[in-house]
Amino acid sequence: MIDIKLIIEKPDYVQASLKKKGCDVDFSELISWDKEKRALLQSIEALKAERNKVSAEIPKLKKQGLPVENIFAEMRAIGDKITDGDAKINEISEKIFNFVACLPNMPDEDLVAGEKEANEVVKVYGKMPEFSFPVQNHVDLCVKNGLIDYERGVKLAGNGFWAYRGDGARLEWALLNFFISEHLSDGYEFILPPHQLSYNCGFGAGQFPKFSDEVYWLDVDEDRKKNRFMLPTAETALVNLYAGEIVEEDKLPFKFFAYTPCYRKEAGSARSEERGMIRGHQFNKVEMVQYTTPEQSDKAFEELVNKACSLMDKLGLHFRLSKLAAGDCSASMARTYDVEVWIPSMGIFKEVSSVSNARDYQARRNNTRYRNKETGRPNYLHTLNGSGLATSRVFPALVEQYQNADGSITVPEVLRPFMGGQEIIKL
RNA sequence: GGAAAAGUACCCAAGUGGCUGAAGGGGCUCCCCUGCUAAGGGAGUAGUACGUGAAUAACGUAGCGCGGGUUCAAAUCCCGCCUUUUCCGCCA
Repeated sequence: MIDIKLIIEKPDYVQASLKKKGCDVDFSELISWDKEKRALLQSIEALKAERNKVSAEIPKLKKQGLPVENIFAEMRAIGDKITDGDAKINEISEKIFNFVACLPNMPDEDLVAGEKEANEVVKVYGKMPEFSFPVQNHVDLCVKNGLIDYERGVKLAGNGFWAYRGDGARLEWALLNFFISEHLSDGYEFILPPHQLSYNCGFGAGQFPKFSDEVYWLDVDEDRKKNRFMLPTAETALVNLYAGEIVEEDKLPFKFFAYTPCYRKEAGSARSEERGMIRGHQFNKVEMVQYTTPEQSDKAFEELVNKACSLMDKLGLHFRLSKLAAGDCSASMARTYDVEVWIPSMGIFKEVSSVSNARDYQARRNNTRYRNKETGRPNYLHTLNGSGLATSRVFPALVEQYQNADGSITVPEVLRPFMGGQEIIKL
């Protein structure tokens, strides 16, 4: 949520900033609502003060045996005005809230405007793998080696689902274990959150109300606020852990990571991408989240980016780091760097990790604050998140980049301890 | 899923219509006394949000789980919801 005060004070500045994200807004209506609300608030609060004052007098007058009936009539009139005024204020407040709640976060100053094509490759890691034999794609490799059962996955749950089997399940689990062990040794706290979340979490993370059609809803109440949904990423859970609380500044930064499957509808995604594991309705991900003071947040962002890259590096994969243009960052985020892995069969880089700084956008939405040591007052903290990592893209990239001429797959060294020392996958 | 009870400040807890923004404890902070490992006395101790404002001054408003309602006036009465506890049911 953008600070409404900032919008009122510098509407042109906010407007220009959001425009970089491709979001055209006109604040003139919002500003007039706000003006109207303030004026109403002042007059109604004055009436309430009046009522409070008179109400305190009534018992005294009664004790003295003085008549109070005429005062009652007067107060009833004031009471009616207050009721009307409060109703009007609530109505305007709701309009203002709904308007502001739908605004995306403002991108950082240094981001360029534009969409995907304006993204900037920051660094390329590793060497592009070269093969002296015809490259097989990961679907064929996985099927031939019995790693993934696509057909039976679809039989169980429909298109967009698959089942890991045998060495495939082991490899998937090894990846997750590798990520987990790395985060543990970096001092991050391991969280296993609920996979079903209530509406507020989606709102706090910034996914609702705009993107509430992209998740799976569980209950059937027509009011979504009463229903739960399957989390589309652990970020949605982690970022709401301290909603409504005020934490001590000394305790920050919080460093968390979680493993959860991620459930997404992925409606309208490109057909070609649905082949294999590039885009499914359920995939495994280890997610990192930090809570920081505003001062710590840039350093934390760098740390998360480095961690994501380091995982990829240790796996020995060819990948690159991209700084996203404003329009390619998701709604809640002020800045995002993507880690993208090379998929030989597709000849392109695909996202395996998205590291983002939400600044105080999410904290404002879910009211997460820290007590500023200097001023003693609560301030909104910053939330950052990054995949560390999503296996659904790493797995196919790994299988393709580590394939051998005979169709077998070499297990990257760092994963071997998590696979009982196994060095190669073949039938 | 069904039934009952409860939700008051950092914690415990009193409070069924009006000097109660909230008694009394505990804890914590400060001061005093006592000379010894502990006790006594006194004072202080809602945070927060919003509005006016240069202000982290002052004033006002809201705030006793949340949201409504009744009333001149609600922690207190009424309705709905949420959460917790206990009991029952179900069960990997």
